Formats: sequence, C-alpha cells, structure tokens
Amino acid sequence: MEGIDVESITVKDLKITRRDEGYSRGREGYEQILHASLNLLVDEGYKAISFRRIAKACDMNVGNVTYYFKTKEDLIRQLLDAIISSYEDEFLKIMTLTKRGPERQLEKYVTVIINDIATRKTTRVFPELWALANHDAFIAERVQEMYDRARVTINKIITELNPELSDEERETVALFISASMEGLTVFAGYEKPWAGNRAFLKNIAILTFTNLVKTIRSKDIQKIRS
Amino acid sequence: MEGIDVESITVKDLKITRRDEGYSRGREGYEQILHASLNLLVDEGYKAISFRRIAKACDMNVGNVTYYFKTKEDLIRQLLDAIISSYEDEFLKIMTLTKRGPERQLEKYVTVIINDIATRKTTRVFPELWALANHDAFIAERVQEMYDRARVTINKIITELNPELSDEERETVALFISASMEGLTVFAGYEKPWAGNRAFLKNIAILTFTNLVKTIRSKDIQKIRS
Amino acid sequence: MEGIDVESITVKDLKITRRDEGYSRGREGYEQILHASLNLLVDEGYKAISFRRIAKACDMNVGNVTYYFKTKEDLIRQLLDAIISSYEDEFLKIMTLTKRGPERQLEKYVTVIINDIATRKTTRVFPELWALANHDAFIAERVQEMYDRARVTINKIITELNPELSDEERETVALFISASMEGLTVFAGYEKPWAGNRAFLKNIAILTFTNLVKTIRSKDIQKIRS
Amino acid sequence: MEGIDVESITVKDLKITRRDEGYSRGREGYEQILHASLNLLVDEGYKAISFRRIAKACDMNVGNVTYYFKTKEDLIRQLLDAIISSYEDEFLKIMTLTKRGPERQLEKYVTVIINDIATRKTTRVFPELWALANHDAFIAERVQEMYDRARVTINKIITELNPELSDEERETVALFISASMEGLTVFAGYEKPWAGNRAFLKNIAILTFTNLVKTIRSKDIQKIRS
DNA sequence: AATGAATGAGCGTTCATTCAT
DNA sequence: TATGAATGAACGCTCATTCAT
Repeated sequence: MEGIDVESITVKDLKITRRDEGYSRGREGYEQILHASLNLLVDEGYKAISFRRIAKACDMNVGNVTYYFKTKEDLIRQLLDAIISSYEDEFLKIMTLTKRGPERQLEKYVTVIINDIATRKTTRVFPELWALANHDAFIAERVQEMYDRARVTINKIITELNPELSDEERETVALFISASMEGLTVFAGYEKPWAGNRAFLKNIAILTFTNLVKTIRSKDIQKIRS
Repeated sequence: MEGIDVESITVKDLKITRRDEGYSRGREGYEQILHASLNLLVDEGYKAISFRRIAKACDMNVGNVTYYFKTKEDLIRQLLDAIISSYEDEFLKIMTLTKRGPERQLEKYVTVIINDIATRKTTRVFPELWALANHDAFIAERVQEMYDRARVTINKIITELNPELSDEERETVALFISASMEGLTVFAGYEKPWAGNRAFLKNIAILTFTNLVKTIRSKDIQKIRS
Repeated sequence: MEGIDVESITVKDLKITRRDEGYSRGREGYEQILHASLNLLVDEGYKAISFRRIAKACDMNVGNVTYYFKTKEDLIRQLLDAIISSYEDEFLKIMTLTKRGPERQLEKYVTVIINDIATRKTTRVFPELWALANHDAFIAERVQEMYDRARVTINKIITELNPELSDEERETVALFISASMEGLTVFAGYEKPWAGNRAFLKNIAILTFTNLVKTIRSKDIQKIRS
Repeated sequence: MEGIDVESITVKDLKITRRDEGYSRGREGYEQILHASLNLLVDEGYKAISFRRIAKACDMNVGNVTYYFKTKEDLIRQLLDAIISSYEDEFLKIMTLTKRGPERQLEKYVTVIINDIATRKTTRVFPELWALANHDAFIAERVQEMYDRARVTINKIITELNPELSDEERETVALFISASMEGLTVFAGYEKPWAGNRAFLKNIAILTFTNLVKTIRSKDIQKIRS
C-alpha cells in the first residue's frame, strides 16, 4: 500500500459507501467485486470489465455478480463513483494537513498531484474517466464534481496570494493550474516516456504557477486578441 | 470540411495514405470505412466501433469490411494512424505559415491548440487515444511520435527566447507547455463546462508560457527539494 | 440401444464420466449435447459438428452449448473420449465373458470386431478418428491408447498358442491382426459394398489368423528381404 | 519426386486429365490449384481446404480459383479424382513390370503397398478419403473403383495359386488381403507408432497371405457358424 | 485469365441479463 | 447469498460464391 507520509502521499483505492447494515458477508462480496473491477480497469482497460471476468476474478458465479449489481451500467457507475470518492477523500486529507502559508501550499499541491499521477492506478484510470465522461452524462458530472472540489484548495491559495482577481478570473486561473497538472498524466505518468523527468516538471510547475498566481492581473486575463 | 483559415483553424479529418492504384471503387470503400469508424469513435466512443456497426453505417456487408481490414486491430491502427497523421499535417501546415518572431509564434501555438481542442473531434478523440495508449504499445508509440513532432515547434521557440537552457531542460519545458495545453481538453473542450472561458484560458496560457520560457533558468529546473 | 447379447454384440454409444454432482438439469444438457454431436458426426461427418447445429438439435441456445463446453476443442475431445471409452468398455466386457480356450477366443475376437464394424456408428466414426488423429496429437494418443488396450486380449491369445515368440514379435503379430480387422471397416462396414460378404470374411479371418498365430516362427518375422 | 525403382516405389502425386487444348497458362493455374489443395489436405487435413487458402498458396485471387472450379464440391471431386487416378496409374505401372511367378508377385504387391503407406501423402490422404466416402456418394464410388482395379492384380495371383475357388470366393479373399494392407496405414503409416516395425509387418503379411491363398478351400469360406 | 469488390451465411466465442433453486 | 442453467444478441472472423472490369 501507499504510505500516508505527508510529503510523498499517493491518492488511491476505493471509497465504498453503502450497506453498513446487515450481513457483513454481503459487504464483502460487494467490495470484492468493485476491487476486481478496478483491477481489470487498471490492468487491461475499460473494455476488459465484464461480469464474467469479474466473477472469475472473485471466484464466484456470474449470476452472483448481477445480484450485487443489477446491470453493468450500475456496476460501472458505482465503481467510478467509488474511485472518484477515494480520490476526493485522499486529496482532502492530505491538503488539510498542510498549514504553512499559501506558497508552500501551492508547492504541496503540485507535489501531491505529481506523486499521484506517477501511480499506476491514476495513470490508467484517469484517461478512462475522461473518455467515458465524453459519452456518459452521469460520469461526466461526477468527474466534474471531483475536479470542482479539488480546485477549492487552489482557489483559496490564489485568494491569499492575489486577492484582487474577480471570482471568475480566480477560478479560471485555478482551472488552468489544475488542467496543466492533469495533462502531465499522459506524458509523465506511470511508465510514460517522461516519467524520469518528473522532478524537473515539478520544479517547473511550482515556479510557473507561483509566478502566475502572484503576478497575473485582471487585464491580462480579460485582454482581447484579434 | 474544416476551414484552413490561418487564425481559427481546426485540425481534423483523416490522412489516408494507401492505394492510389487500382479501382476507385476500392478506395471509396476504404475511406468510407475509416470515416464511419471515426464517426463512431467521436459520437459514441471506442467501444462503439464494431465491424457490424461500420458495415451498417457504410451500407455494406460485414464481410466487405473485413475485406478491407483483415482484423479489427488492423482497422483500429489504420484509423488512429490516419487520425494522428491528419493532426500532424494540419499542425505543421499552420505553424510553418507563421514567421513573426518567437513570442508571436508561442502566442500562435497556444491559439492553434485552444482552437483545436474546442472541436468536437479533438475533444472526443484524444481521451480515447490516451486511454488506448495505456494498453496498446503500438498506439502508445504512435501517439508519442505525434507529440514529439508537435514539440519541435515549441523547442525552436524556446531556443530563441532562452538559449542558455540545456537540451534536456528545454525539452522538459516544452513538454510542460504541451501537456498543459492537452490537459485543457478535458475541461474546456467541446461542450465542456469551461468551454465558455477559452478566451480567458488562452490569455492565461500565453502569459504564463511566455513568462516561463523567458525567465526560467537551469537552476530553477535542477533544484532539489526535500 | 444395442443389445449386450454375448455373441452378436455391438460396441456403441458414449461413456460419459463427469458430474454426478449438482443439478440433474445440467447433466441432461451435457449428455444431450454429446449425443447430438455424435449423431451429427455419424450422420454427416465431422465437418457438420458446429455449436449452432448442436444447439438446434438440442433445441437450446448457442450460448448454452458453450456454457457446457467452453471451446469447440473441448467439446470434440470430450466427445471422442466418450466414444472411445465406450468402445473400450464394451470390448472389455465382451471379451472377459469368454473363457473357452485361446482358439475359441480368437474366433470370438474376430466375431466381435466384424459385428462391430457392421454398425453404422463404427463405420462412420472410425474413419473420422483416423483422419483427425493425423492432425491432432491429443486424439492420436487417445486412439492409440484404445488400440493398445484392445490388443491386450490378442496378445494373451498369442502367448498361449505360440509361447516362443519374443514380446516384440508377438505384439507385431497382434497389431497385424488388429489392423487387418480395422481395414475391413472401409470395405465391409455399414452399407459398404462388401457388407454382404461379412460371413465369408469372418471365416477367412478366423482361419487366417489362427494359422498365423499357431505356425509363425521368429525367423519368419525377422527375415531380411533384399 | 519419388523414385520409380522397381522394388521401393512410392505411388503418389496427381493425375490430371483435362484441357490439353488451348492456352497452357490455364493449365498451369489449374494444376497449381490442385497441388495447393493436395498440400493443404496432406498438411492440415480436409477442413483446411478453402478457396481463400488455396488462393493464398497459389499467390492468386480468390475469384480466380473459382474461375477454374465453379464450386467447392467441384474442386474437391476433381482433386480426389486426380489423387485416385495417380494411385491407379502408379500401381498399375509397378505391378505390370513384375513378371516373376504368382508368389513373387504377391510378395511384390505387399511390398509396394507397405512402401506406399509409409509415405506422408498416403498416410494422410487415405483416412480422409475413407471419411469423405461415408458422406459423399461420388467419392465413395470413385474410391471403390480404385480398389476394384487394385484387386485385379491380387485376383490374378489367387487364380494362379488356387484355381478351384469360385469367383466370389476368390474376390472375397482378394478383398480380405487388400483390406488388411489398408488397415496397416493407420498403425504403421508415416510417423505412426508402428512405423519402425514395417519390415516385420511386411514379413508377416507376405507369409500370411501366401499361406492363405495357397491353402484356403471353398468349405473354409462357406462354413456356417452358430 | 485474372483481379478487386461485394454479398450473405455461418463459424466459435463472449456478452449482459434472467431466473429457478 | 450464491449457484447452475439458459437466453438472445452481438462480436471478430472465414467462408463459398458472384460479378463487373
């Protein structure tokens, strides 16, 4: 498992909410299925997820998988929801631990994200989320919600470092920072060609975003180009 | 089709190389299949691509699809290759037209990418490419090659604006810029929640990257953090 | 079914070993499929065996056939194994009932085989086995095993009638006898042109093999010809 | 090619009759197809024969194969006919060269057959013929015809060695001998487990059949058993 | 004589889903 | 909860066959 060491955390796993009631046997099966699905998603991609393969991985019967998840859409959504929830939780946990001034927090934010995209799970899962979000409104909304929450932290930092920006301007700057970091997944994620340059990229990101946040003015953002 | 207007270009379509020979009927079928596949990919995602659906879309028989593409892997690879080639071509065409000094070129680069991710095709296709590249070495390599080519332009601009960086440093900066732009696809692409803020994002990107490229020093990149 | 009358037996059917457990519905389906496959093999030859035709014959769905037999290879091997096993069983049962001295046993052996090749099933199945064995090592081995077992009886008879032969010589004589009988399948089997002469052929075989076994000497077998 | 040495001959190839007229180009394609089909039959069995695979093997187009053979049945029949014809020819050629008294001729016959079943082609082709003959009347008839012709030789030998048998008795004895030899294909053919014992089997066969032919009497054949 | 293109059926296989037990 | 059995559709793919060129 990944350590919860403050500096080199990774944001992972599944957050499963449901059925605290009753038989714990049931809960076991439920979680087993979601974890098997996650493994399939990470190891072989979305198309590898099927009731049959899940059943085989869980050493149970196909019919029993459909006992827990009536339809595949049901399964996929609960899986992605659990994945996203775990990211939300982990991210919140890590960021709230840090109370060292906005610049250090920005640094921390970049560090957390860089460490996270380095993991196999994040590198594999996020592109699938982005692809699925393009054709499934439910997932699109859930993904957006996740990013909305993640940006709350950046927004706070910007507010402290650059209070004169309007809400929209600030939020757009936050989005730009968040999107930049996400973009790195494809190039510097797990086993990606630029993985070896993550330290450099982290430095560039910290420098760039700090400068950006501290120096940008409304007129720069509002500027109209021909 | 998409315009080739210098400023607001969209990089699209398929670049199909093959078969100048033989019956034109054949070429028609071949292209028809690739375009139908692209439409399925864009409209419904990768999983929607099947020989049967393609055949239906082309109003031909399943067997005839396999006449042109022996296996599905064959089809997918030729499709993605054609997609990627068209991006390479369009990008090269647009960037080579611009001869106005490095800063204006950087501005131009950002503009081109922002315009491109705004298109339905790019917004839909790229996340699929990223997801597929995670589980298909052939596609991974082809995607990487495309980005390698795209960064040549950025590298030239950086060399002019900041000649003292080493090759690796410069290339890492170029990658950071490219990745940042790609990351925007998911948030500000076609029908995405931040699509309305693309003008702001463009301004932020231009400002940020110009500053980055002009001011960054080797020591900033090489810095070692605890 | 075929009678088990001691003299004019026919060696047939399928010997199915598996699944005493579980629902009897399952066992039914399993046997139903194997019998349908056997019928197709006998009626129309190996190439007629397909999941779809089996499903139709069993009045079930294609998917359900693959529920019982994961792959076609699986089905074919279990089918041929069941066929071969039934032959082994029947042959053993008949031959062990006979305790009347070696010459009468040899007579009995010839009779059993002649009766067997007269059946539709044997006439149709064995050439398929021989053909399949040429290109499938698994089947080749299983067929060989069956014949090995069948020759045990002949070997015993030869040992009694002609004790001075070496092991290898005796086994080769046994093989010659067995092969001769098998060869008759193609000419005097079910609906074959020489079917009407089976009584004559039986007499010839009995006479020939009895003479052979009683009179052959090592030097006859070892003889070197130019 | 196989030698035509008198003693160790092998009976092979295809006898192609048709189209002596016109373009020899056409004849080339025709023969090429039949030989490719034979190779497929020998190498991978009957089920491997398809227009597509033949076309690939001949480096020609599928459509062109159907130019020569309108239907697959057409092809199969002409192929098997050519195979059978070649056996008939070769057998006739070899046996007519031998003029050394009936016993030596019987020896020669056994030798020829034993040598022939040792070949890859015969071992692979004959079981396919037997299997196909069970479900195709045309092939059945052609195979029967081949064997009828082959037995002419044996019949002559028997007539000389044992003139008192009736026609039917003699023919049945001849059939028994022929069938015995054919049966050996499955056990002592090319790469078969008893291939190493072919010399022994030849001795046994010669001895057995010589005795049989010389000593058998009508009453032995006509005998009625309970 | 030969090719390229197309059809329509069938293949083995996998799938999501249902349901009685 | 869990299994075994079954359905019906779709999948990638190969096939024999046809036909205009």
